Amino acid sequence: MSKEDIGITVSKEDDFSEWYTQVVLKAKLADYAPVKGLIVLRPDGYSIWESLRNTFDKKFFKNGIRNGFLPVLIPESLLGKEKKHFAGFNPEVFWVTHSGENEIGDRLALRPTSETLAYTLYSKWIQSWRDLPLKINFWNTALRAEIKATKPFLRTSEFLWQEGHTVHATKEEAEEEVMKILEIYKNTVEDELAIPVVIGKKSEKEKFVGAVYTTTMESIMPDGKALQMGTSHFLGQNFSIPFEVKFADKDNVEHFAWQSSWGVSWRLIGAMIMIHGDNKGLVLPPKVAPIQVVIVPIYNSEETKKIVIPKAREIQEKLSSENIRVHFDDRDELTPGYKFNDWELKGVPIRIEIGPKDIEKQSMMVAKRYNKEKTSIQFDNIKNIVSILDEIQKQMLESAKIQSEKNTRKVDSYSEFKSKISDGGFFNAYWCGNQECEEKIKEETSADIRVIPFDSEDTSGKCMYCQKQSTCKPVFARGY
RNA sequence: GGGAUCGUGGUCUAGCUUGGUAUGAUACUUGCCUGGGGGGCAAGUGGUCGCAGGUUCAAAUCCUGCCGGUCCCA
Repeated sequence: MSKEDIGITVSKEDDFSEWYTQVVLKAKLADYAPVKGLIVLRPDGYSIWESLRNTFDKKFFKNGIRNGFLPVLIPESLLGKEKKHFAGFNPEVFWVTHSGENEIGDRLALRPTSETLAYTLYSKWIQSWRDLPLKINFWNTALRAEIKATKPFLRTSEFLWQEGHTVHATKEEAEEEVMKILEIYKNTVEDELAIPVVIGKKSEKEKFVGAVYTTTMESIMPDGKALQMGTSHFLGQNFSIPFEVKFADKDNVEHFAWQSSWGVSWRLIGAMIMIHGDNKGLVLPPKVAPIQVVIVPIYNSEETKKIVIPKAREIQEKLSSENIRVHFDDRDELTPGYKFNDWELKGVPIRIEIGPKDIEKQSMMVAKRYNKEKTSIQFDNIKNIVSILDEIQKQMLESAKIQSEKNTRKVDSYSEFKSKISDGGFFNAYWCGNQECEEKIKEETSADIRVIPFDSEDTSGKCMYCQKQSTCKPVFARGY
């Protein structure tokens, strides 16, 4: 193996797909499981998920949401209670048909999503207006048999996610919840993962099967394809009626409740890899990085080693006391050069080099992963590392925003759209609101309506497909 | 759903056409030298050739089925 064959061997620009897979595997985030479409998370990958989970949990809790646990098996009779919902999920359900040697009469689904199971329970738990609102979130996995080619984090037959299920006395309150959650999703993804998103509604065609409407956040990836980053659904009474989730109101009249459900998955990790990674490998935003700062000591003799190591340990202690997640790479058998490349592949936001030359000057070299800048910082100014990490986090979001804007275009005519769609990107274009046009566009260009941004109701234009008066201006794109 | 392609020590790979004890690099272990961008020398460990059948005196190699990966098209 030559030097060029170590690390990532293709460039992000030339072969995006291969680049992505290599980053996932070589940065040791995940590996393939022995079953088609399933992956295994390794600690560096799982840490990112844990970090996101902690952030979401804090925000959910503030919003009065608590966590629960649901089992993975759902009887077919339950899953089929809401007909559209069932029809939508049925093609990709894994079925458990046997327990040991015995065939199971009412076969069991490995949950593709838990609405039906949760609401069966909810109907038992809710009787009075005093029981509302009921807001529970579940951290678990969902299983959907993928026919399409799978890709770690982006499309797998089992994925980690959270699914929240809330029940409210009024329509207004449920809709408010849908929006609150979408807001939490948006600010978490932007603040933690440094990924800009566009929020809005899904079209009727693209909404969650069984929902009244679906709100979504969408991002554009560097290869020009759109990725759905999370959805928050207003379920209305579509589930509360078949599942009899009802309550006696203050006037002692029984009402069906109003519901919301919402989820984000480890897809967010995939998006983070694609958006920020480069030809050296992963680039982690500081807030979710399992290791934020790595210290690489440099020495060329036993004597210098004796000076360098204690100083490096001291720096480690100081950073640690500033609540920075710091790692001291004391592997003696590897050269500094090897370590630099290794930590760059893993995406650690800041690398500190400390060697004899630095100690003479009472300083250390600080290298930023995301822009490869190297600066010397005095030992006395070590607390600056905290603000440098903040700075990196902000700048990563800024540059992601610039990328995203570059990938967003306005088009006036369908011919213009057709000629540009293969370049990828988000396209803002007028639409009449008619599903036929939406389907034709999908058929002819394989692009669909990713999101209809809020406040994009717009009757000032003409549908790019049929030329009738527009109702809104959605974002069209080819998606993952 | 349709098509193409791949699977050989941890990783990458030669060998396969024309069947005969599996090649090289890297990684790993030990020792010495090294050390500011993927170090050097020496010795050593490590392989059910994806799985299961079949053909054959003999299969990594030929045949069939399955499993898994990747890409393209719908």
